[in-house]
Amino acid sequence: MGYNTEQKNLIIKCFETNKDSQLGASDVLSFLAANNTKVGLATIYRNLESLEKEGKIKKFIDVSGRQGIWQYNSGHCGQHYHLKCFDCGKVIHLECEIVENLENHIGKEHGFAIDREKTIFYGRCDLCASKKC
Amino acid sequence: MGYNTEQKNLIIKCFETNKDSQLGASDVLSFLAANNTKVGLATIYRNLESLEKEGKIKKFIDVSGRQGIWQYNSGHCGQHYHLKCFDCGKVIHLECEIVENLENHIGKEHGFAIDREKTIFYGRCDLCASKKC
DNA sequence: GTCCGTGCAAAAGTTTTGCATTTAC
DNA sequence: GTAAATGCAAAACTTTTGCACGGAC
Repeated sequence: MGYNTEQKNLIIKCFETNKDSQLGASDVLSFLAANNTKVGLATIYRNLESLEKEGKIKKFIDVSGRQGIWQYNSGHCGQHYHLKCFDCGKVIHLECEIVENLENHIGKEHGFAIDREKTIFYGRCDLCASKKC
Repeated sequence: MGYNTEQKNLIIKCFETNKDSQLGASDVLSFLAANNTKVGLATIYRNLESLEKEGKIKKFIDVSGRQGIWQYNSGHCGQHYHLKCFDCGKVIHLECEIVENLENHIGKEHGFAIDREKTIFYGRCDLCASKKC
């Protein structure tokens, strides 16, 4: 588990405070700066990696493909899917039995085992959709 | 649609010849080099962008999250989902009515409009799953 | 005191941009 | 002839790495 350093704790707190957001390394830096603290970017990346290994946070693939994003792992997020809104960035946790059917069907009929952890549904939430019109 | 340049045609041909592969910009460069042709990387990126807008190719996100990859668009890909295998990189085109149910349900019950074009299911195909065990 | 973690700067890799030149029409 | 596309080099961005220093235990 490694040492218990101040920097590591600051980064963990950052994710705990933003449980519903997906943060890139630079987002963590900004959050820390807003709280008048600073951790080097290299250290942030090194901690993101070890926190992911410890299971405290989870890495996603951002739609832009240009940066990694991580999110606090509430422990049951492996059991459902995430819906991410293009416009506001909000992440909806989809806890619904319909996904079981989907996975079973795709597993049996299409020969593919979906990884819930890594799959994100992209789209637009009702709130943002109504704003647009 | 822009001008009809030799460079653009070379790039299109590259994707037509590799219909089932996902190519990064540097892969395109290599392919062209193997055919004794050369197009500048900047031009490749500019063409990838315009070809994507024209709908000739489709952009994916590499599993590593570190580079963009594009694939020849067979023309109906906007209508279904893509399942991408972590191990071999293969993309399965999911043409199945189950997705209609899924979208309707998530739209009505969870207030979220999924964008099929941008959503990729990550996981493992049966072939790779069997290799692992 | 010994390791591990950190910070800084440099490097690496992908993608974008500025600008002069060439090409398509 | 005009507007757009290209090539090159430089810049931008994210992420990784090397190395000396400082902190955890």
